[in-house]
Amino acid sequence: MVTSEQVARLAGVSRATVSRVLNGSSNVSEETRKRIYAAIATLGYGTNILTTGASLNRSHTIALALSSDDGLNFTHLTDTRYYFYLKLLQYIEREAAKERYDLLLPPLPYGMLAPVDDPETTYILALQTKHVSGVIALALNSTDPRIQALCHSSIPSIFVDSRLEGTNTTYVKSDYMDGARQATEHLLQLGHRRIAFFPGEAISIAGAERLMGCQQTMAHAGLVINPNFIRPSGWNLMDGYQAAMTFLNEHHDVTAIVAGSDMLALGIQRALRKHNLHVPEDISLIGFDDIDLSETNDPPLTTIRQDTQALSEGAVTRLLQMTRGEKTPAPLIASTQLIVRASTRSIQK
Amino acid sequence: MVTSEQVARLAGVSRATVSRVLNGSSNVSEETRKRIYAAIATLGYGTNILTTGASLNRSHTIALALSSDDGLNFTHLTDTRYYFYLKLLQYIEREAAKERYDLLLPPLPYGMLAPVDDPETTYILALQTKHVSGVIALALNSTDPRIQALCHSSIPSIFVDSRLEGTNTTYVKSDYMDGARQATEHLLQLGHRRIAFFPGEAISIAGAERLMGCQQTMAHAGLVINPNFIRPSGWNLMDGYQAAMTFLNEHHDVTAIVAGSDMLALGIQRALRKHNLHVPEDISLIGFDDIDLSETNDPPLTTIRQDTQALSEGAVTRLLQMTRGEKTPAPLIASTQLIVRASTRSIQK
DNA sequence: CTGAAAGCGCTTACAG
DNA sequence: CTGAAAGCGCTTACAG
Repeated sequence: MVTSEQVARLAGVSRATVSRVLNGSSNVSEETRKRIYAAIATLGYGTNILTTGASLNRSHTIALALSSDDGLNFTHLTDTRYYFYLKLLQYIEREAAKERYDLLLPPLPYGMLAPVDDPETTYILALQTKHVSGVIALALNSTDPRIQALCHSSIPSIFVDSRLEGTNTTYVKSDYMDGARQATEHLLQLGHRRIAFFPGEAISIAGAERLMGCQQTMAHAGLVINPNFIRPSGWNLMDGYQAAMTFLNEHHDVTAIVAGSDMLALGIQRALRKHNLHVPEDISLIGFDDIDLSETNDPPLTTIRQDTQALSEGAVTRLLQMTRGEKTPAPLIASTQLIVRASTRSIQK
Repeated sequence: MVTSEQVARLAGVSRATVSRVLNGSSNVSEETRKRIYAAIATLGYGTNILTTGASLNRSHTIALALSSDDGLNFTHLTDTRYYFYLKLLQYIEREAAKERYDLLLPPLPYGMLAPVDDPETTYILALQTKHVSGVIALALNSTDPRIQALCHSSIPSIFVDSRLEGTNTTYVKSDYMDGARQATEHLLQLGHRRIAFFPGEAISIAGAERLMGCQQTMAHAGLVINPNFIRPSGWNLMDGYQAAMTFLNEHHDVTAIVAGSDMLALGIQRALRKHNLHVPEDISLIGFDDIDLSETNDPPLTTIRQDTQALSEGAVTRLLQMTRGEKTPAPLIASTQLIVRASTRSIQK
């Protein structure tokens, strides 16, 4: 391991000066700066981030908080319901990398021989002892007490698909209401009137807002929704499948279905197939999210695209602002976009 | 932030002693040990891992190396072809957590103002400056020069689905040959003779070994495979779909298909559906991996299960052995298991 | 069984 | 513009 000491010696300066050029201080003469660069190059020097962190008490690391039944870790991320979040994670990684931050998978508490009793304090302590710069929470179960603790702690945090705010907490989400409005209006314009809604988890922000957007749009059009046509469920593909099977077994006669997510739509389509109903010939189907499976689906799925890029950039940017001590940024409500593909069609044809 | 200094003061001992009990040294009297525990509990102390790392020059962190076109990062992990690896990642995380190691998403090089020219050196340097304990490489493209560099470096590394070995490198994989044998024999026992093989990427270890297992088994049974019945492709669902569409357009008359992965099988099934062929009535279909989508598929997919638990435990265990300086462990070849579900059936019915 | 001291490699006031 | 010095909080020989 080559150290800054060696670089300094080779360049004929002190370690302090090496450190200065590494950190972009302006107070270094162009001439010595060059000498130092040269020394770095020939020696193949890289800053030891462990000791840098020790000196500065920061890790340049963003922790991820992911919801799961047994804590806040990576487990269950392959559940079909999290497919969209996985994509978001990619983008977040890219954005973090631009700023030279590493992503840390949710740390388990350790280094604590005598952990405090309550899990929330333990969680915060784990975050603190690792000196994470902040945390981005995805796909979380907001009933988890650790979430509340995080929100009230001094650790900067960003919540995705939530509405938690606090001194060092803000959130980032898509405009679900408007997305649902676009989906519903699209079907209305195609002449559909008997529409079923499978909003996903009606108690979640995502599900609740999407459903509300649909309802408002229907109301605006002077239409009332048959309560039987609203079918909440979980977010997994099979949840959609089962909800749709139940629905179809009751012989409901609809011409279109709005799904709370693309994954749900895939499950619903499977149920339709079981009932020998074809998309879009017999029933139009529209999803939400625009995951990559939607484009390759048969037929390609009409959906509401979330702006993954804006969401992830917004999340990282806001987090780093808080890290720098700037005042807590306002939430980001990203706009959505209707992507018309082949799973919806006009009713009169 | 409460420090060990404060704990020491409260317990009436020196920092050295606090450090000793924290690190499980035996040379501490039971009495002072208790006092220190008490102090830790009342103060809510957690070890500062940044400074611990600085002192010890280790990070207790395992870096992940993930293949992608543009480097070794998280990107593309949502590709359908990586679905199985995602599941593996969960298990690896769990195993790492048991040993109190954190998982670091692949670090981009930073802290290097004057990066060395070649990317492989840069990559190794990034790993070194972050003092990662080791790296686990998943789903990698073995042509990446960084992989070779990693293999030749002193950083302990584990490769999944590879055969790279070195001083500080070993690998972990399933017994693909035997898995393919089980799959083929299963079909043979059901009376199938005209069987098509979609092995995935024939140049990859996973694809090549699976294909070879099939071929050997057929040969053992005294059967020759029509070369037209071997259809390599990529690993994505759509790759399977397209390969199968091409195959079916040529009107090949087979009664069963062995797919190189479950994801491929799902794509193949989609193509069959397009051709109005039903599984298993018209064609038996068997996959590989046993991802969770297989069980919920319609019909539930017969497949060869990989032992995810054994693979991930084997990977982490081996990595930590190397970290401790033990001699490079032997590779792990995990056994596979035939899971019979509803996508295969006897030919005479 | 325990403490005083040196060291991990870096950064940042403080002087000049 | 540059260096000497102190500090980040921990760990581990070295003594006793």
